[in-house]
Amino acid sequence: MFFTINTSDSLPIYEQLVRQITYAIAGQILRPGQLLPSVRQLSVELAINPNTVARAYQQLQQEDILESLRGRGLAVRAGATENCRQMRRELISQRLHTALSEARQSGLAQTEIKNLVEQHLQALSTSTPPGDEVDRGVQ
Amino acid sequence: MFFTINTSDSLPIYEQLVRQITYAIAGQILRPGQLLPSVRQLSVELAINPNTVARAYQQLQQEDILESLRGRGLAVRAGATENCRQMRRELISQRLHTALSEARQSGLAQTEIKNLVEQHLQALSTSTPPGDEVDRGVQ
Amino acid sequence: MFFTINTSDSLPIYEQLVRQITYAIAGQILRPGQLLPSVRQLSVELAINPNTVARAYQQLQQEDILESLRGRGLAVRAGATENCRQMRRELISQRLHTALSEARQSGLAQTEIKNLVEQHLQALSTSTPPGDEVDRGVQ
Amino acid sequence: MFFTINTSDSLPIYEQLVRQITYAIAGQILRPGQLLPSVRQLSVELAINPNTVARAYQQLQQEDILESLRGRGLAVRAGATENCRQMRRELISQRLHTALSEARQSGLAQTEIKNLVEQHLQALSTSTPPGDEVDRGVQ
DNA sequence: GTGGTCTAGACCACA
DNA sequence: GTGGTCTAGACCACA
Repeated sequence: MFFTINTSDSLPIYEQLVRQITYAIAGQILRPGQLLPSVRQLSVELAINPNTVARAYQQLQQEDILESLRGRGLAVRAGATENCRQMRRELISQRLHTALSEARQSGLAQTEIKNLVEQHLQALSTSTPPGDEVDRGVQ
Repeated sequence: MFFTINTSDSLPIYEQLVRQITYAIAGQILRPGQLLPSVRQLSVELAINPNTVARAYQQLQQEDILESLRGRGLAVRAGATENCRQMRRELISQRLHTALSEARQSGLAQTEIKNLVEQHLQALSTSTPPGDEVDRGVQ
Repeated sequence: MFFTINTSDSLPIYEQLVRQITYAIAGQILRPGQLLPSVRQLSVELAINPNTVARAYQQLQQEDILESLRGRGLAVRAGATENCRQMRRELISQRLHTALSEARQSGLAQTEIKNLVEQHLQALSTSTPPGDEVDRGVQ
Repeated sequence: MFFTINTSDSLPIYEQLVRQITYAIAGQILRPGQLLPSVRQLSVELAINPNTVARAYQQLQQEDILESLRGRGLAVRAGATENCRQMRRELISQRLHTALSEARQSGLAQTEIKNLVEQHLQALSTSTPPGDEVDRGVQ
């Protein structure tokens, strides 16, 4: 599958997985009804412990994103696409808010902040295509 | 003092302190030579563990931002202002990078991202003045 | 046949089948000597795995409810009706005990518990006729 | 503390803990602001693995019942009492619904059902006081 | 001291 | 084959 784990990210592995799956559903790379890779399979692929995958899957179940088909595996739930889109929007928005608020609170000049944003947006639209690995660390 | 701790922020408290002190020096609210409040005093003021304050101070010493004046306490070092400005720029830039990269990697449409940024920048320039409490959580 | 499987019920599917067959025999909807649908047929009808049907049948054989008629299939045993009535009484009783015990143990006021019971008994006697789908989940 | 684990219960241990803590908060045996026993301590007391306790605590955090006080432990959240009361009512109600629905669906005569309920309610009000161990098994 | 994450591995129920 | 639970134990950040 198309997930990438970044061990040096401060986000726990299971959280990284949760997010990436959420984004995949939001972007209809994973669609309702579709089965996810099995816990064992994905753990081998990503070279992480099965429990860690299971924890991510478990959290997505609690959020009504995935449902368990007994004996068969875990599937994307019916209403999940819209759910995930909303979650995606919130997660992104929250991060932006955090970053921009701190920028402001730091006393950095407005023009400086705008420059930085422009600069990063530039880099964004020209450089790596979506899906490529990026540094998502927060520390 | 003028620091505000947000316990529900996912950033560790000592890290919040480190940042706020850095920003205060960058913004010349704290100037070279100026003494910081004692560990004890600040811990009481902020209602946090003295160890936590000590840890923040320690880190700032290691970064050559603060220096120990024997028997008198900790003071802002001579060259600190410029140092802190640079650190501030880097910290802010890093957060923006993180937020914008994840936005892109999530598959959210470019226009959507720009809208969100505009929206938050708007809110920034019109609303609360710097120094007010803001949500700085990353999780 | 007249069995209904609820995939989102926490009771295993084979157990749902065992119960429903037991109840059907207790209620003389299935009578001694009568043949049950073949594993294959029932699994198709209910859209479940043949192994699951087989497991239910197997359990009922072990409990002397069903017997194998060589080459013809599985039939309700001679004394089964009475057996099933007793099992039914026990199963129901056990559930009630579980539910009421937990209600008590939870610290919910006795009056509250009685109210809830009355409420549900009310709904029972006025609403849907037996055999309609109901939520039988325990979790 | 006052929690009891029943290993032969079909409910997973961590779920038993979640429920008992919920009930304790609903009954104001645990009050907002109060610290829970530490993961390690409770795991020793109940002779279960720390991870199992942690899992229960974690779930209660996700449900906004508990909050983490960094470095100090987990405390009952402000609004938790009302939350837990509602959850308690729902859990109990759901079980009763399940039990009574199945009773009806089984074809058992209404009078029989009422007798059973009366019988169990009797036993309830005369026998063990609340808090005593009871069999909560569902299988 | 506190909780949080992760690994390794066993065992079980279910289909 | 599938996921779910539990144990044992290591390691880390935080206060």
